[in-house]
Amino acid sequence: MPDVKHFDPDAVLDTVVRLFWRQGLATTGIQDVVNATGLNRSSLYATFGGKQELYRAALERYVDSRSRPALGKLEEDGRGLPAIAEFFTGLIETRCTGEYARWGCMVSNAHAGTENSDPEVQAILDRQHERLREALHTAVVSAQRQHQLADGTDADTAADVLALLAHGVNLRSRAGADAQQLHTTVAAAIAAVTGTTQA
Amino acid sequence: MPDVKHFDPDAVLDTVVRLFWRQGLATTGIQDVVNATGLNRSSLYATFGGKQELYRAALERYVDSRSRPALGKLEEDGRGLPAIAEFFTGLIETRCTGEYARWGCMVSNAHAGTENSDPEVQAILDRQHERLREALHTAVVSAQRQHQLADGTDADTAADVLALLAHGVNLRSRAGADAQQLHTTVAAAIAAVTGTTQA
DNA sequence: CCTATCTTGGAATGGCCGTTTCAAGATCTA
DNA sequence: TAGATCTTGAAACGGCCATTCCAAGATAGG
Repeated sequence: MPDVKHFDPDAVLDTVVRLFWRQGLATTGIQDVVNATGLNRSSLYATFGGKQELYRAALERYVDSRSRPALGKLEEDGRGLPAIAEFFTGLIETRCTGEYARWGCMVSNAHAGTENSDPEVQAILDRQHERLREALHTAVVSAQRQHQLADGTDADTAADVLALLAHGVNLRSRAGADAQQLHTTVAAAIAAVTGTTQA
Repeated sequence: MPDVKHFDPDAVLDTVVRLFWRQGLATTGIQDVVNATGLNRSSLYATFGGKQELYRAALERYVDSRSRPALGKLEEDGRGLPAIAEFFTGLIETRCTGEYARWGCMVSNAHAGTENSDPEVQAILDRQHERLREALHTAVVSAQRQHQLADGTDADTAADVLALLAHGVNLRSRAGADAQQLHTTVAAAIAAVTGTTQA
């Protein structure tokens, strides 16, 4: 007998993601959310709870709809080195051009802000960093099996280095770093960390 | 004939740095500054101007009193590889232990937040990133001159990679990353990027 | 000591914050 | 169609925001 929602919560969450991604938690007001979604305050609070819970939901949706697909692609791409290179190429393009240029990564941004004072957010950040490491690890091992790596390369530390590098890319891209230079730097890093020589 | 200030602006600024460093711009209120410094609102505004100008002053002081000394030490340390290793060791210790543990780097934090929407802040961030690259570049060249590097290592890209890596360290340390693991990862990265083999 | 000049304390400013409340509207079952 | 149940709109809440104002206090030159 009840009434039914007059909107699609997931679509709304996509809009909210964009707000928090670009502006962060503290700088984004509920009024901004109301303006951007067209929703009413009542509907917002009834559906998502308060601001903090809304941010958590948005962060989780960002991870699910943006980060994880990219990591999944990397993990299932068995080509080894080319897969890693392509992952970073796509990352840099996303960070530097198009709609999301200079937005950085919502996860990286959350690392640096006050967002991570919420233990639940902190847990999401750690989990996602772990996923990033695992995906890179899988790709490095894949490269290793195809003898694309120098002997003695440790897959674990190589993945760790590349994961930290990704955070660096995310950070600097938000400050408007030059895409071409990022490409060059990342290519050199991949070559170095895998013990291969650069083109 | 005028009255004179009843406090030391630089000492006050040091306290303000700690606030903005840990909490960021948006999350830190003027009231927090008043509480932490013991200063009055009037004195604050008369001395530093508004909140934004206070943040800028604090960021510049952070750079001058914390970042630049470390970079200067790196730049003047002519030992090459050991200098680079020591720089990162000190960085990780600062980020993970003691008073500033889990505070990250105020410059890295500003990258990811809304702080960088101020063009003047943005300029400070770019300048400081450039300084980081230059200092690392100097150290890499120094290593090169002492034949500590593999032939064909490009000093420019090596420095770029290490600079991005430093940002990654700063970011992850704020999320409570394990110091030991960071040390291991960084050591591997230095070894890789310089073409040397790891211990 | 007097007074011009700056500093200081503390209250007051308007505005925006996240959140709540509640009546009016919409929906689906029976 | 009657009515129970949820959603929606709009106003209102207390509280905190950055900032300003002004009277009272402190200083140093004349």
